Amino acid sequence: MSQNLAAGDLRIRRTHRVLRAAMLELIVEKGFAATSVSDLTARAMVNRATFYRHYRDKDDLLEQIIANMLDELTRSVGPAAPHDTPVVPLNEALRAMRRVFEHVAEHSALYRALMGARGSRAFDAQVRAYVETLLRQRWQIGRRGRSVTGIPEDVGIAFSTSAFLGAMAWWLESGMPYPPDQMAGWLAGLFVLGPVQAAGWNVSSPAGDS
Amino acid sequence: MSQNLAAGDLRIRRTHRVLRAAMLELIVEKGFAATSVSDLTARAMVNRATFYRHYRDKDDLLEQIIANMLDELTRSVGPAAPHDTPVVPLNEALRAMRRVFEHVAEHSALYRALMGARGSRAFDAQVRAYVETLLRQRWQIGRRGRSVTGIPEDVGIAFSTSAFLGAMAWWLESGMPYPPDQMAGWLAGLFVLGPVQAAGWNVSSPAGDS
DNA sequence: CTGCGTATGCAACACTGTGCTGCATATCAA
DNA sequence: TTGATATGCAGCACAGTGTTGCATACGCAG
Repeated sequence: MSQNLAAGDLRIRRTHRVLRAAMLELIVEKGFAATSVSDLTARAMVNRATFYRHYRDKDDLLEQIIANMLDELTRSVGPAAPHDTPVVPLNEALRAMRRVFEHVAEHSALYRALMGARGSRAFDAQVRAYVETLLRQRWQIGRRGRSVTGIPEDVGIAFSTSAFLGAMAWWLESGMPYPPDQMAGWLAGLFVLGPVQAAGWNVSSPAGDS
Repeated sequence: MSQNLAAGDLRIRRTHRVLRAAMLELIVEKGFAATSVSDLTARAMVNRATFYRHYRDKDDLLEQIIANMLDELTRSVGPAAPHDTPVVPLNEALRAMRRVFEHVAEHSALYRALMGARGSRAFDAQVRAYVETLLRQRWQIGRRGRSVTGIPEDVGIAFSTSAFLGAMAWWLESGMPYPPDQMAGWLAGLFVLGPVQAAGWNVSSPAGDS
């Protein structure tokens, strides 16, 4: 309540700043689940009561951190297809993926900590919702009509969202062994050709016999 | 230690049974994170000290439940390609996917609770590792050589594993609106054709210009 | 620069949950 | 039936949570 009305107060901004920094540090060091409010306030050199005057609990704090992160990412990626010709939205999609990978690379320590085994489920949900939004926008643009195979859009979206995030999580946990451009290009190939063809399988019976 | 030597004791088996049942109930009711050891022992009508004589903590108990679940699933799916001809492993892969969906449908309440927002990260990791194993076996069988696009196998595996699990999670949280056969068939289509072609996109420039 | 408003620090409180313990008892297996 | 042992019970110290009242320091508008 009160912190919304006087959000410009230097003391409040300072408290927010040190608490967020402490959260990021501790997530990297010991994981989100193992981090307590006492840890946070000790690291931030802030009284524990002060924490509760600003956040409901540690999940609340993390939620706000993530929201800020995704706002920044949104500004970096930009709108879906501002002035691209509608016949080749794949180039724009490729560019958007590259932006995402570059953004993640800039905050790799945090993303690795939050997406790994010691991360947070709330983080997963928020990032997933964001990526799903990106995909859904481009899905609508690129379609030419009904799906040939009759696959519902929701299934394709869920499939693609998780596929993208899964590849990104692997990339992070593997120490980002390839540049963002290459990862984005590979993912574009996987999306267009499908993992089976992209990997060079022997596709003799396309399994459409059900 | 001791529970391994005398695992046939009726008292031990009973304790294990009621604690597992309590865990499943409470996960469905209030989620894994919100479930305490005290909740578990109260629901199971077992002394709290008894719990610690069998399990390190609640994660330990969940881990064993999941391991049993995946053992059952492994028996249901069977080996990768026992007597299938190597040119058409896609049929076997389709069958394996159908088996997985059927198994999940049988334990849908548990899987929904564990894969949803209130689930457990340890569960995710174990299931992911299992699905990754299934995929890797079939990956090696179906390949005819180097990937055409140069995509590393790990990227394709991470992509496909998450894609599969993401579609399955959507299916569960949507109340399983389609039968397992259909989901497996659609997923096969997404894997072979790729989500872009499967959804009926306008593929004029295949984004291979990077 | 001066006061007003308020964010913070401090100390304390009740509460929940965690691991662990020793001992008596009930139950199982031989 | 008898020995082995799993369980129940009561209790312990400890960590963390969420909240409160009061004094103080700080930021901001005038």
